Amino acid sequence: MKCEPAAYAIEDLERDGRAGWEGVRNFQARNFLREMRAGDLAIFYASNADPSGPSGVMEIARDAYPDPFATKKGHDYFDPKSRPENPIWYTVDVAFVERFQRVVPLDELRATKGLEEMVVLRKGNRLSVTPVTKKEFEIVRRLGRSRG
DNA sequence: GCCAACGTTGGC
DNA sequence: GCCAACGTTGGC
Repeated sequence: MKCEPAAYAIEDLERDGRAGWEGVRNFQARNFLREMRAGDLAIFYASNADPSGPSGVMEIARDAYPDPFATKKGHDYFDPKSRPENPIWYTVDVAFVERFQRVVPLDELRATKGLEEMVVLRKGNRLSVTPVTKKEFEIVRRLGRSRG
């Protein structure tokens, strides 16, 4: 799950403990988000960062639910096409689990065996939410826990 | 700041 | 339904 550190970083989540992941406004990302259930684990990916890459682990703290900001007129995330009785956009709550020793750089991920198919590494990928296999998750977490 | 790779919008 | 124009994302 991507977020720009300038907006919200793993350090912020570590401080807050829990946060809402609202504002996803892309249908494909929405579909992945909507499948999430409490207890699932996710990787916090720092995008547009120096370097960009996985920065920690979080746990989904609540099953996916309609994004409340989508129906809040005047809000940045407001979407007039979304109605309370027929919501278009979904969100989840996330809880802090761990902060990596470092942000794992993309070139290192690309050079790591077992991550060849990882969706977030695919060329041209711009989705802010992408699926991760259990194996990929374990590999990324191991890299994040190492000092590189 | 540049630019590739998208997704969205709207005219037709 | 096509497609050009436009806006956004995000690595570099």
